Amino acid sequence: MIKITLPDGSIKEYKKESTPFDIANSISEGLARNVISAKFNNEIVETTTPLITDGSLVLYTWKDKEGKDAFWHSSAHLLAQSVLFFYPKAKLTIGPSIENGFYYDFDFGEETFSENDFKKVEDKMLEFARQKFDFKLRSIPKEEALDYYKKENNIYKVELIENLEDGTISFCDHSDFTDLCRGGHIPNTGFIKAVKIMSVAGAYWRGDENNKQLTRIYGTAFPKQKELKQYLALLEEAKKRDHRKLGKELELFTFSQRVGQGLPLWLPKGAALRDRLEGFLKKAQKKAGYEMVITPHIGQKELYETSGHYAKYGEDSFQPIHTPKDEEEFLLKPMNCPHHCEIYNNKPYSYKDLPKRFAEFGTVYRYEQSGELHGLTRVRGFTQDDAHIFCTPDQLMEEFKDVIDLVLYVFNSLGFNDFTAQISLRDPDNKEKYIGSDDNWEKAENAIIEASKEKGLETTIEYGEAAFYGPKLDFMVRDALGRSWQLGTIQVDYNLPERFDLTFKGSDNQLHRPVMIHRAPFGSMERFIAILIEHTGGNFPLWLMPEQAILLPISEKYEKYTKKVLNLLENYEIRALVDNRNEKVGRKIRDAEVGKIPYMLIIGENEEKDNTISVRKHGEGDIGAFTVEDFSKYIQQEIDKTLQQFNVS
RNA sequence: GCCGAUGUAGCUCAGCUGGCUAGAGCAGCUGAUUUGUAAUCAGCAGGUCGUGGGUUCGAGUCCCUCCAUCGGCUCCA
Repeated sequence: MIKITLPDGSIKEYKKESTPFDIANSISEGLARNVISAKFNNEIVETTTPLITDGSLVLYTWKDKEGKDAFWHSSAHLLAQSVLFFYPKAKLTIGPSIENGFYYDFDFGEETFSENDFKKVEDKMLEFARQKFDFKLRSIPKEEALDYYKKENNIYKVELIENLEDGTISFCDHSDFTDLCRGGHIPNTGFIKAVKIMSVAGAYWRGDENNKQLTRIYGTAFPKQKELKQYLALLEEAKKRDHRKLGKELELFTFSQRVGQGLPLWLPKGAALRDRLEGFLKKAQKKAGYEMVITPHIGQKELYETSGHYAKYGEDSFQPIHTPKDEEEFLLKPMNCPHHCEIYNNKPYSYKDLPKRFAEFGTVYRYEQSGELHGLTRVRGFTQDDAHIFCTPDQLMEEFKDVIDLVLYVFNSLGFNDFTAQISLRDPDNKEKYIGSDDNWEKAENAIIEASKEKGLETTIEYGEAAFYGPKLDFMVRDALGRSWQLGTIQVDYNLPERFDLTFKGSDNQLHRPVMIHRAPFGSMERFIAILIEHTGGNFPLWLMPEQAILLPISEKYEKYTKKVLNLLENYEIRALVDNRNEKVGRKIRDAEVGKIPYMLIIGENEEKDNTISVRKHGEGDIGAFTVEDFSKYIQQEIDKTLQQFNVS
């Protein structure tokens, strides 16, 4: 007999070689029907794995993340089986579960796989699924596994197996299909009732662009047809919030082929919104002791050679600008830091002067690869809400924590509660990618880890995500479709101060090296606004709205009174416009609703008589008659609800 | 940059296997209507079918080049 501990703490005895399925069955028939994966002593096992020792067991169903992983990973096997049915020469590589489904990477050789081929593979998957093939795991010696794939001429699997230790090689079989696999499957293919191939894309073997590009097929699967439908409907809804679509509809920004790809053109409404965001941050930064600076859009090539940016990115940047003077070369500014270093160098500082905090909404230009461009989230010209803090090593912690406060204030004010604070460190196996001494890196990395901890930030650590000059604390936020983007960033840098020979005079009358913090709470105006659009669906906080209210006179007769109201609103600093068109009020309301204008102010005979306005709130309807003064108070209250003041501790 | 897909009017889209002067709705303009909480009616105008080349008696439709966009990969100072 073996003793099994269940998640509720209860311990039960079972016959040796009982499977997780048997144990589920002993608990309830319903559970046995639904159990699709299990974890034994913290390792994922099959529901059919015989348990031979005491241990703790967790059973998973579709409702659990682990259950979904097993479900989608098994679906990847099913996909591979179906692809092989049509493309017997395709070579299998890897096929993991991902956030909302799974993918499988194939080497199709000479053949191509495109959207036209989705349907037949989906149908075949369902056909196989219905036959309820059991997933069976078996372990084999490494040699045997290598032989098998060498015979198949599958260099990918051979490479994978060569990196595995003998004794850990297992295969998973179902039907006549077999695949190298460490396990974690549902009991049989019959659980899969709905499948959908989402897309096909190129993907480099092992994520290295020097390797061969494989064909990655993305899919998803569900235990019920209805759930697939719901998922697809959800995706459709999310697409309606796409900032590229809303940006066009709300006339916030546009692109022009003639201007150039990745170079956004801000339309009046978008510019107004962006200006307001800038003002919001400037106000907070002023309180936090920042000073605004302004630097040019170009700088001599030598400037970036000094910073090390040229050596790292020069080849892949907009190329140097030449002048009538021979050998004179300027670069379009790809970042603001070197300029700010030179601002620091303008005069000598005493330790008493520090920290210095130089802020600039600095527009920079980076030649991003064409395939990388994406709406406003990845562009070639963008404006960073940049600042560089130059401080003594002793001040670093306090300064860093203050910046965290500022970033959190910005995020909270705009309703970004769902973010990941990611500590981006060096790739420990690839240190030559970075500049500066190990000692400096260690200090910088520890400072970030320590400050985040003291602030109680919940963080994740990513190796290899640091900037080449220093580690970062990045604030990651998802877009409508769940893609993760870096917005706010705070970076500790011991290296640029050295390269630019920045100094301050200490109390010991000696020159010392300041530490530099790079930081941008928004990240870039472009990307931040893109994500803001997707999060709000275009219904921005009232204080940001390009237009807060629209006056809808019922007919021309009320033109005079409308003008009077508009003047009053202007006095109260409410941004309003008038819909003067010769249309019925129903039409004007519809257009204003579609245009996402927060308040519609209807003006007719009654309002003129009572000296009021009838207020209709976007998405809610009529909220009654107000005097303009009361309405302005109402608006102010709305704004105060979402916009707190920034207070320096 | 790489893999796959897409590109028709300001916007959203139709145009089947190549065959009359390329269509619709919305937006725009003109006129009528003077209107009370999500689309008043009528008329008019608007397109080098992304670009350049090719195949063909004939190309929006087939082939190639380039450009741009979309989904990924790689990259992201």
